[in-house]
Amino acid sequence: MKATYLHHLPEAEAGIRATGERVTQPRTAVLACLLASERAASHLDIAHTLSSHHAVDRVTVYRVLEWLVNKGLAHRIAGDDRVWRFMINPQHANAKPGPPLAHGHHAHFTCESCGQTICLDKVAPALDLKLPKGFRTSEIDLMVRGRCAQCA
Amino acid sequence: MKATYLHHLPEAEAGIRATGERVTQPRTAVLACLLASERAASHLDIAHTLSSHHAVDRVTVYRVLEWLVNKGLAHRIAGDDRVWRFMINPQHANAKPGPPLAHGHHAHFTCESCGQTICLDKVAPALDLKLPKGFRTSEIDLMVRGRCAQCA
DNA sequence: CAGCTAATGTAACTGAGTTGCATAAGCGCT
DNA sequence: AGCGCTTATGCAACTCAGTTACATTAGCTG
Repeated sequence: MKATYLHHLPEAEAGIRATGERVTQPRTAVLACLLASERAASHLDIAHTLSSHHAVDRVTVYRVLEWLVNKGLAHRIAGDDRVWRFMINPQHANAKPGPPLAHGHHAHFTCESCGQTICLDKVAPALDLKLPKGFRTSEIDLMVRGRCAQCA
Repeated sequence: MKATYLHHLPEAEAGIRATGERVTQPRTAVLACLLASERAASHLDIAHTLSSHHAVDRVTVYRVLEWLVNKGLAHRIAGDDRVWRFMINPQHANAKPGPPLAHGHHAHFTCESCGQTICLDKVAPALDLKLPKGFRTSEIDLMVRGRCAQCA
């Protein structure tokens, strides 16, 4: 989450441009920020990271994040502290156009000690869900709580 | 969520008494409310349900809910709307003393249309999680989003 | 570079959940 | 039953993430 997000500005700009919508400073900066982050970043994390190099209003950060989620460039995760955290969607990194989230299968890990949240893309859980009659699934979120390597 | 929670007052009282802590009106009423509810209930749902028969302060409802979670009588679920929802733990219904949540495996379903959240206890997902080295799991939450029978 | 549209900045607001403190209710003991 | 200690409750004021309204500014198109 250091200022290394600056390196990702060109990639971020390309990502925004690919949506066909306006390429603005805040959008580029926020997306670069997400690209630079290994872990799920809260609004505050992002606002703080940006503060040194980009003067972006907090409301704009909220709006940009929502926009990124709507465009399928990022997704958000509900934390235990009632704070949204955000991550880039992997397909964006590869710059593949494909459908944003055809059949969402997120898996995340949150450390109960330090609070960091990471993505577990590898997991393809073989779920045999038995929903009540008439219920239909559109998305599955898996949240694993525990302790990360540093905090173990 | 109607006033039928009154029928569960005796059972609720027994449940509270079993903890060895003080049996109070608010605790009994809130627990009865959870016992009566098929689906996950928010603080607001509970406060509203109680309002007709018990004058319980909203702060007390918050505190009682937290207390019930700590005592292992209930658990809480993070919704997409930043609101906590609560459900009785099944082992309480059976009045078995056993460990509150030895190895938590919650599975919930939320309807994207009407917002109701229910429990999917039946699901025993065969997960082969591959966490990064040194990471340890303590609890797994599965959240399924989709449409319920009424909203399908 | 002119003009339209959409995004940004600012400030004020919402609503869930929390905290501090005085009062009231449980419970054990006699 | 009633006394007294402990703990929970009620109340008011607060915090903090996220939202809304509206005036201003910046992207894009021609």
